[in-house]
Amino acid sequence: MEPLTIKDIAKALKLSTSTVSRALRDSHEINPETKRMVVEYATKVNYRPNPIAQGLKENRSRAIAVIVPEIANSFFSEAITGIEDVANARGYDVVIFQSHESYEREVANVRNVVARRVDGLLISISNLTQDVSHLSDLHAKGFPLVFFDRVSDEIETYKVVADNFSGAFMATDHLLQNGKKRIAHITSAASLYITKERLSGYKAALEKHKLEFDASLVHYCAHFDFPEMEGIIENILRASPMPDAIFTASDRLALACFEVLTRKGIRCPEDLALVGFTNLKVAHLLHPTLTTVSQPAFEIGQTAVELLIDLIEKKKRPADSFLIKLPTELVVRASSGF
Amino acid sequence: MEPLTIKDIAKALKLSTSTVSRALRDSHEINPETKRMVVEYATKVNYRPNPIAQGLKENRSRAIAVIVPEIANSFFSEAITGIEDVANARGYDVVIFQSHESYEREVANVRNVVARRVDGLLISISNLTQDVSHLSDLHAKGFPLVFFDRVSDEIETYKVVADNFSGAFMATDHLLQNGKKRIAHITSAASLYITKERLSGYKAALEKHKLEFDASLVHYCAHFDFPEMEGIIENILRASPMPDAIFTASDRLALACFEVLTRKGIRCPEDLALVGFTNLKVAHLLHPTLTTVSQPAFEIGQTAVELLIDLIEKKKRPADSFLIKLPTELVVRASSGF
DNA sequence: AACGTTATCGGGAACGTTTCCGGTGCTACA
DNA sequence: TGTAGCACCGGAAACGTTCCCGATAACGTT
Repeated sequence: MEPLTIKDIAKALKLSTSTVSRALRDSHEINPETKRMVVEYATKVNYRPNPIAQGLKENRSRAIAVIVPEIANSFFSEAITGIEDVANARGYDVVIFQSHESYEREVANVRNVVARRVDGLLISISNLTQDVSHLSDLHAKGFPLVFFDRVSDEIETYKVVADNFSGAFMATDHLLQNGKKRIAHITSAASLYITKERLSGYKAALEKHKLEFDASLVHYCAHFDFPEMEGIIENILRASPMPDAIFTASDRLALACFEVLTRKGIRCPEDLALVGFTNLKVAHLLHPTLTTVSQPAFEIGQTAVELLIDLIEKKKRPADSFLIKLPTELVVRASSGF
Repeated sequence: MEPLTIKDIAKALKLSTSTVSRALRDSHEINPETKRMVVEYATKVNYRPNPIAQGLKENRSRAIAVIVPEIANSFFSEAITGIEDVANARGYDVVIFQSHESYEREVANVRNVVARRVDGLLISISNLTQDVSHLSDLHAKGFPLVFFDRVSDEIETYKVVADNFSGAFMATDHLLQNGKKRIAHITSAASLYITKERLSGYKAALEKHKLEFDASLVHYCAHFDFPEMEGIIENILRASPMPDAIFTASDRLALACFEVLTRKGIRCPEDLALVGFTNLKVAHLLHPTLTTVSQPAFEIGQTAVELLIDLIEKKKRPADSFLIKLPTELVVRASSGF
């Protein structure tokens, strides 16, 4: 019952290993009768080819790696579900790594990934990653690489993101149409592409309503922790004139924001309206229920991995553009005030 | 710059591959001088052994598999973080599969796992899994196997769980001490070990308060969807006398419960108090904030994978007991009424 | 002087698979 | 009748590593 090999089949059927191998791979130069016999016997004894030996021979592992900042973040876990779905369907395993928003861990992960000889890498870079040379090296060597969500604009490969610009535009526009006059924007690391995109959307909405952009209303938050957010909120409260709304650029920021506000006894949306950028499953159970921009996390994962596997298997795409944007949607609830 | 092998090093240094291999593995039968030279050269050219070749030779993959119902469930994603942490530290990769609460997918996953020749399996079985023969077969063959959270009591191997009994006891006791008289219990599949344990804790608390157990107050909920939960809640509301509290046996159940209650306009905790069983990160942001039993998800993952790797590496433990219980904690908030 | 020991290294097989190359027969065609 | 072509199959090398076995030299022991 132990490791059953092609050799055992050959012995049992009095054939050579080459014939068995070819029969199993449905080669044309094998007698249909022999082929039938081999396949029949193989299924009978429940033969499974050893993927390690195949990997050694074909110089591939049939596994792809995914590096995300945090798996416990529902956006990423949903994206991973999408990734796993199509990867498994196409015969690949998914190996997951977390950078925990640390540049050093991300670099270590990438090193690990190449040492493991995975066939490709799907990555959403960490908040603190400025230098992407660990990735551009890989890409330069022709290693299959696809970004999703947290992409880098320095590397010319496929990137799958939500339509951050229009999401941010809708969110800001929504607040302005509800009569808000002064909107603060709390966002993540300035170096990230998505941060820039969301900022542009925010600015565009201001412009539409003929409001001037005030840079002092934009706060960058890298670590997501309570003290940092508390400082930012206090800063916002002290601003003059005081903002009447906040647009946060991520789910975790919205939650942190919520926490500080409730702890400080600031009423939302009466004192300060709030719109997030997330697809949090519990957004409708929060108090107040959270108005937010939903991202198609599952589809982002699916699309990214499709592209990656096409890259691995050299099924070249027309590649008119490396940037794929998936639509976002504004979900209006209570926190934005209506 | 491409695949650099031990052979290249041997050629460059005019040595045999065996010598290089031994030098790199720090064998005693290699001249310290030669050893130094080899190691120096290897680090210079950034040599990384091919894990696939090693795996073929040693008949192992240095990877472990994890099968969970749903990665987007925060309990599991946190447990996986714990798993990944120590697995990577001990030189193993983690390959993740989801059963999506489907028995068929779980069986398919297990098949995939053995075909992939991973070194061990960590599993939290699906809600709908009754027959565990796909796992007992593995275990009978000596395949390293460890359960966590959703364990099976039919297989004699390590199982790592939270202390479900005392968690359920604390939750129920808390409600009773707050003056509740009639507590419904919504729980998951009756076949699960954790379900039984939590039910026992619930019963024990009733007993402590000299209340009789009423089987009609226990509802099993397998699919977690809205219609099913709606039916259960309506059933509870019709019961006579009507219950004044609900104790749910999982995080997802508590959320579904919350949703139905708010949609029906039933006030919580005034009309119906609620205690969950979860470690949801947003529990304190819900409305009302959720009283719950917290489980050490991260530590459960860590402990389970430690045991698994010990099993793989034959570091036998005293094994006084196969069941490891980690402490749970009652977190009192608003939903239980105070 | 003959032999055992030790330190150091190389040759080559093996892991399970794929694939190149070659070798049978057999048919068909000139 | 010779040979080209085809259908079918086996031998063996190769992927990168580990490890058993053996080889050599130097040295100490009797």
